[in-house]
Amino acid sequence: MNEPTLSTRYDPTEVEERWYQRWQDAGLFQPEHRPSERRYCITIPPPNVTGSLHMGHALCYTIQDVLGRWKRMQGFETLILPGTDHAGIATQKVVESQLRQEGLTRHELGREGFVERVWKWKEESGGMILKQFKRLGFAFDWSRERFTMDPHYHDAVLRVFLDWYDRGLIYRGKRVINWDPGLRTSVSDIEVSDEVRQGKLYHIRYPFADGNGYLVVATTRPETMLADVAVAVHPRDKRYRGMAGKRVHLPLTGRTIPVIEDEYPDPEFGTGAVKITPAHDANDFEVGVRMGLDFNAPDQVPTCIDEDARVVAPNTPYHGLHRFEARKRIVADLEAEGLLERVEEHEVALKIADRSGEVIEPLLSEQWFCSMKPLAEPAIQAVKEGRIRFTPSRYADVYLDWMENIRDWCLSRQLWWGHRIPVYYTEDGIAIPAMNEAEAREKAGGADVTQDPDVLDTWFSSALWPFATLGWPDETEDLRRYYPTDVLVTARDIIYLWVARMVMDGLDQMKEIPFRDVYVYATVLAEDGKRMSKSLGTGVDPLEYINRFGADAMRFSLLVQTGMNQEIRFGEGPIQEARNFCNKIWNAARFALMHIGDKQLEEPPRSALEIEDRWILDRLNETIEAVGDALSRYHMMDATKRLYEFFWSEFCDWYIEACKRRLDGAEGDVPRWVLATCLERCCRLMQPFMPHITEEVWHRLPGVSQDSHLVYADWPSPEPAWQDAEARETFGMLQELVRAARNLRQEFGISPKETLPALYAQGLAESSADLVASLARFESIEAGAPTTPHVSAVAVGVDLHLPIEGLMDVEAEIKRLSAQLEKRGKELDEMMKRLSNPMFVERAKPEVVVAARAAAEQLRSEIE
RNA sequence: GGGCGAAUAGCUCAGCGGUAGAGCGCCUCCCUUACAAGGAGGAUGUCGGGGGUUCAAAUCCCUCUUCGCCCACCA
Repeated sequence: MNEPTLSTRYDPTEVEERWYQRWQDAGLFQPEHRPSERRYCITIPPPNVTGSLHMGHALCYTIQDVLGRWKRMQGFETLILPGTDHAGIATQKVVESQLRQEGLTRHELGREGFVERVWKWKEESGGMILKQFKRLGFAFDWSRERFTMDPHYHDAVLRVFLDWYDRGLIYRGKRVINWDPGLRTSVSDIEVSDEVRQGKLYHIRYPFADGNGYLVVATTRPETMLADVAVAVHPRDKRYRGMAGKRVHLPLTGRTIPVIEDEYPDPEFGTGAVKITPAHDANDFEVGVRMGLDFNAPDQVPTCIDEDARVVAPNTPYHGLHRFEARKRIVADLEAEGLLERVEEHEVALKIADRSGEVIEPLLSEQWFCSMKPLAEPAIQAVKEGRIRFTPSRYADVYLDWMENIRDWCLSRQLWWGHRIPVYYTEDGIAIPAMNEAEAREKAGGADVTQDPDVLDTWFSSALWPFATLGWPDETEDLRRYYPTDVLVTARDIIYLWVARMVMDGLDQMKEIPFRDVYVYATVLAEDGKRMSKSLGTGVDPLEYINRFGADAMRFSLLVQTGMNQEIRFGEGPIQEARNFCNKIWNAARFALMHIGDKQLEEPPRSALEIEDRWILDRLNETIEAVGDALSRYHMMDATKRLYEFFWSEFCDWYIEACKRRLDGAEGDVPRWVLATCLERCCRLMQPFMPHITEEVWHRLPGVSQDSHLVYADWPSPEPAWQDAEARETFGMLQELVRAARNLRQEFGISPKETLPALYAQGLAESSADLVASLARFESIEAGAPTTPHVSAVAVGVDLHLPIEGLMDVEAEIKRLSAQLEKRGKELDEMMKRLSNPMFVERAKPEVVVAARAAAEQLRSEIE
C-alpha cells in the first residue's frame, strides 16, 4: 500500500485555476485541435456587454459547456463560439450615468464624441462577464470571440436591412409607439411590461354642441383630452342610439368634435362612451385609421404631449407642464366648470418600460417598421415540420402562437449607440438606402446627404448571431463548416425577442434553419420562489459560491436541478451537497490510488471476477448508457443524479467496502483493476459536468500520459461483456442480507466497530459467506442455527441467527418480532387480496401476476 | 379573457399505470486503517380536494382550489 499523497480535503481553487490555464495554453477549445468530418457547433447567446454573471447565466452556459465537452469526447470537431451583445439601451445608460457623474451630458459631447466614449468604455470595462465565464471552466473558443458591433458584423446587419428595404419589408411610417420619456426612445411591444397600479377613473361631461345636455366619457388620462378628435360609442349600445353624427364641445379647448360609432368601445365598461385620441393611444390610433384621418395633418390628428412627457398646448395654462402636473390642473379646471361628473378609484393597467421603469407614453411618431408576416411564414413551417425541435416540446406552441399572431416590428430606436439606420436623406427629403455615406452621395448624384439619426433595435443585430459570427456575408470556411449550428440553449423570456427572430433571419438569409434544437432551461429563482434581482437584493452571486465551493460544485449543483422543469429554486443546500460530492470523489480517488499504485493492470479473465466485481461493472455499464441517454435528451438532472448515485451509493458504499477484504496480496490485482477501471471511466463520464476535479484525478491514474487531456479522451461506451443480470440479482440479495445483519446488530446495541465471532445463516450460498461476514463485521458465517440463545431475522429467504448470550432484552425482542410479523402479514394480505381477485389474474399482464405470486410466496416463507 | 406550468416525507424535488423514492433535515450508534464535507441503522406521507376510466391510478380523463409564469385587453 502506498502512503496517501493527496490531502484529505479537496481544494478546488488551485486545481481549477491550474487546469484552465493548461487547457487554454494547449489550445484545446479550438476546433482545429482535432479536426473531424463530424462537427458540432453552438454560438452561445451573447450576454450584454454591460452584464455581470448571475445564476441564470451560470446555468445557461454550463449546460452548453457540458454539451460541447460531451460532443468533443465523442469525436466531434466542436466549436463553442462566445461573444457579447452591444445592448444599445443598457450600454448607453451605463455611459450616460458615468457622464452625469462628471457633470456632462451626451449632448455636450456630441454624437461622435459620445459613441467614441462608449467604445472606450467597452474596451476598458465591457465584457467583464466573459472573464467571469472562465471561472466556471467553460471550454469556449476565445480566439473566435465576437461582438455584435464588430466591423464585419456591422456590415452584415446593414446588408440585411438593405435587403429587406429593397424587398419592401422595411418601411417608415407614423404609428403610436411605446415612448420611454426617461430614455427618450421608442421601445418595442415586447420590451414593455404591464403593471397594475391604483389610479383613478375620471368621468367627464362633454356638452352637446346643440346645447342639449351632455355625454359622459370615462378616462384615466384626462390630460390627453386636449388632443381628442371624437367620442366613440358602440353601434349596438342602446343608450347612444342616434347620437352618431352629433357634435360635442371638447371642454377646455373651444373645439367641437363628432360622436362616432365604432366596434371598439366596450358597452360594459365606464359609460360606454370613449374619447378618441389617435396620437396618444394605440387603440384610438386604430379608430382614427378607420375614421380615415390623415395622420400627417396636425389639424386632423392633434398631439398634446411631447417626447419629454410634457404637455404641448400653446395658449393654454397647461402648456409645458409635466403630464402628471397637467392632469391635476385639468381635473381641477373641469371641476370648476362643473364638467367633472365623478372620480372613481380604479386599478389602472400601466405600461412600464422594462429597461428604465418609466411609465410608457404612447406617442404618434415616425418610425421604421418591419413587416413580419412574410418572414414568419417559413419560420412557422420549420417548427411545424419538425426541422427545429423544442425541448421541452411545449415551448413549440408558445413560439407558434406568437408567430402566427405576429405584428410588425418597430425597428428604430432614438439612441446613439448601435447600428445606425443605413438610410440617407437629400435636402429634399428623398430617402437613399446605402451601405455608407459615400455610396449614398454617389446615388444622390453627388448631393449632400444626411444619415437617419436613429439606430436599430439591438435584437435586429442579435438575430443574425448564428451566421454573422461565422463570417457571413462572406462565404467563409467557418460558415461552411458550422452552419447550421446544433442547438440553442436559452431562457424562456427571450423566445420571442431572440429565438423567433434568429429562425426568421436564418431561413431568410441563409435559406436554412439556424439550429436544429432549442433547449429552454429553467428560470433560476431565489430560495423563496421570487425572482432573483439585484435591485431587490434577492440575487446571489455565482462568483461568491465559486470562491467558497469551487466551480465544479457550482456547475453540478445547477445541473442536478435542471430537468424539464420551468423553474429552479436555488438555495445553498444543493451546492454544499455538490461540494461534498467533489470531496467524496477526491477521497475515493485517494483510496483507490493508494492501492492501485503506479502499475497499469491488465483486465483479468472473467472467471477471476468475484460477485462484487461483476456487479459494479454491470452498474458502470448501465450508468454509461443512462448518462448518454440523458444528455441526448438535454436532461441534465437525470445525467447528474445517475452519476451521483453510481459513484457514491454503488461504487463507494458497496464496491469499495466489499473489495477491501481482497486488496492485500497478489489476488488483489483483480479488485485493483476494477477500482482503476471504475475510477477511470467515472473521470471520463463526469468530465463534461465537473471538468477540473476529473482532470486532476485522471492524471494521477497509472498509464495516463502527462501531455494528454481528459478533455479529448474518448467518451466511454458500455462493454457488452460486463452486462450481467445474474450478478445484479445475486448482489442485490446479498445487500439485503447485509442490511438485515447490520440491523440485527444495531437493534441489540452491538457496537459497529466490534467484530463478532459468528453469524449463523441458513440458506446462504457458501461462496457469499466471506463477503457478508466482512460487510456486516463478523469473523465468519456458519451454516445452520446456533444452540446458544440468539435473535433471528429473515431476509430474501435466508434465516439469520445472531448469538447474543446474556445481552438479550426479551421484551424488546418480542416487541420487535411481533411488529415485523404484523408488517409482513399486512403486506401478504394485500398481495393475497390482489391475487384472489379473478379479474386481476385474468386481465393483468402475465409477468405482473407471476411477480405478485413470487412476492407472496416470499412473504409467506418469511412469516413462518 | 386565452394559454402554460406547479401542488408527493419537515424542506427542495424525482417518479407519470403495477406493493410510495432521493438529497437535506430529524432520531440512534460509530473518529471501523479514503472521506465526520464521513459510515451504519431508523422514523416520517388520506401523492392539493372531488368525481370518473381501469383488474389496478401519485401516474390517464373531467372538475374544483391554491400558487407561479406567458399572451391579449383594460377608455
